[in-house]
Amino acid sequence: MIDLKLVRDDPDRVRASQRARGADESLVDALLAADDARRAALARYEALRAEQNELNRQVRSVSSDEKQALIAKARHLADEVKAADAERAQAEEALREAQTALPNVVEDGVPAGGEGNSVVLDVVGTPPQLENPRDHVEIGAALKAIDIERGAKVSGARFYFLTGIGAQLEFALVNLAMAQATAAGFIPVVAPALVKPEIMAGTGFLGEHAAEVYRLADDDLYLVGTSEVALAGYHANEILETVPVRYAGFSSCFRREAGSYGKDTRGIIRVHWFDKVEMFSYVATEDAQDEHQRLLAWEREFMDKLELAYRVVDIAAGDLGISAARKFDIEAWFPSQGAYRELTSTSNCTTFQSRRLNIRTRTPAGNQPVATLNGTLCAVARTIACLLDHHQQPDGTVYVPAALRPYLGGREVLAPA
RNA sequence: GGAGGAUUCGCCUAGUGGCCUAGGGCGCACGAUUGGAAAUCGUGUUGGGAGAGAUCCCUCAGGGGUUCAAAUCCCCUAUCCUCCGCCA
Repeated sequence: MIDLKLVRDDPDRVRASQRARGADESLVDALLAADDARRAALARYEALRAEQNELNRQVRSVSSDEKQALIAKARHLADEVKAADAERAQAEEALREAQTALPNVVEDGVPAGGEGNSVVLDVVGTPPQLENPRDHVEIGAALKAIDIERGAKVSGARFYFLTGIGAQLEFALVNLAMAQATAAGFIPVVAPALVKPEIMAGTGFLGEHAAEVYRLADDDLYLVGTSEVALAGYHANEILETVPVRYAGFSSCFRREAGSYGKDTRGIIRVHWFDKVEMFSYVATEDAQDEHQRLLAWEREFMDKLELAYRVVDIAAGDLGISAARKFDIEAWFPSQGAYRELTSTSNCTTFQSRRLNIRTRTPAGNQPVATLNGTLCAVARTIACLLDHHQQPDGTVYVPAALRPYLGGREVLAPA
């Protein structure tokens, strides 16, 4: 939910943000009009209520003769109050709609425009030079690490089994990620993968991404696409005594991938289900941009541990989700594709989520909404795909990065049995 | 899934239609007392919104209803507890 005060104080900045996103500027004026209407309706209601409260106070203290006359008067006033209350409720609903129609205001410096306008901020490492590289599907099959055929047999397209060294790789990556996060002060969390509608809506995933989300209609629950959802909901309706608070959440993630037909159909790069370790921070608003840089730094640290060549991308405004004010992706090199592909993503959602979820912290200026930020530490399936692809050797084995070895029984290479 | 019970301020609790503009205790904050502290005493202490301010409105799990008037009566929902059933 957008900061109403910001829209009132600086509507031009919000209009500029809408322009950068390629979104509708007139929504800003619609919101201002809705807010004016709400304020007027609220003032009318409050005045009538004050009058009614005063009248009822009199009824209490007056003798029975006068009482009947007062009650008759109060009865009339009660009808007016009821009507004013209905108008107020309607105006508030209209405001809420106008307010949720607007996406977050983008941060200064975000490239304007769509997907093609994103800016590469940094390129790290040297992509390995390989002749006729195999992709992770071939390598995974040879290592008996990824079983895509049986995944399809059991669950359908875009499902997989991790077996043998593949399953061990998952636990190794999760443990490495959790160890790094814990050392950095994150509280490790295992989070539920099913959440209530209001939590899903509060994190902004029921707007434009609604088609991406699995819903259990019988139980009115949603399967999360990221543990960001549960970690944001964790402190819903709470006042945090101290910030920053940082969580590293592990959960399964589920995505319908509607509208991605034909994209990454091969392998486990784009799947309906995967496990992920996600960083999530609650910070003071003035600290949000710094925290965003810290999250990015921790993501880079993890990439470095995996000894991957990657680049950092500043995502253009039109490609941001509605909750994000800014987003940085890390794309790692996939030799078989000859391309960088997204492995992690970190977003600064400022107070967009915390307003809807009612998460605040104490400040000298009173209780204020906190900023929330999230960042992928390790999306397991895609990371395994990248590791196999990136670290394949000409002899058919796969090199194990040094940082991962302690979690794989000291193994330095993965070789077919 | 079935049957009961519960939900009031950070915590514990009082409260069966108007004296609740929610009382008390604990905790917390500030002050007095003290050489300093404990103890004691006093004051303050749910949260949100509007306003320069005095104030005003909303808030007794959430939503709806009855009434001139609801923490209190009625309906629905959520959560927790106990028992039964099922179960890793």
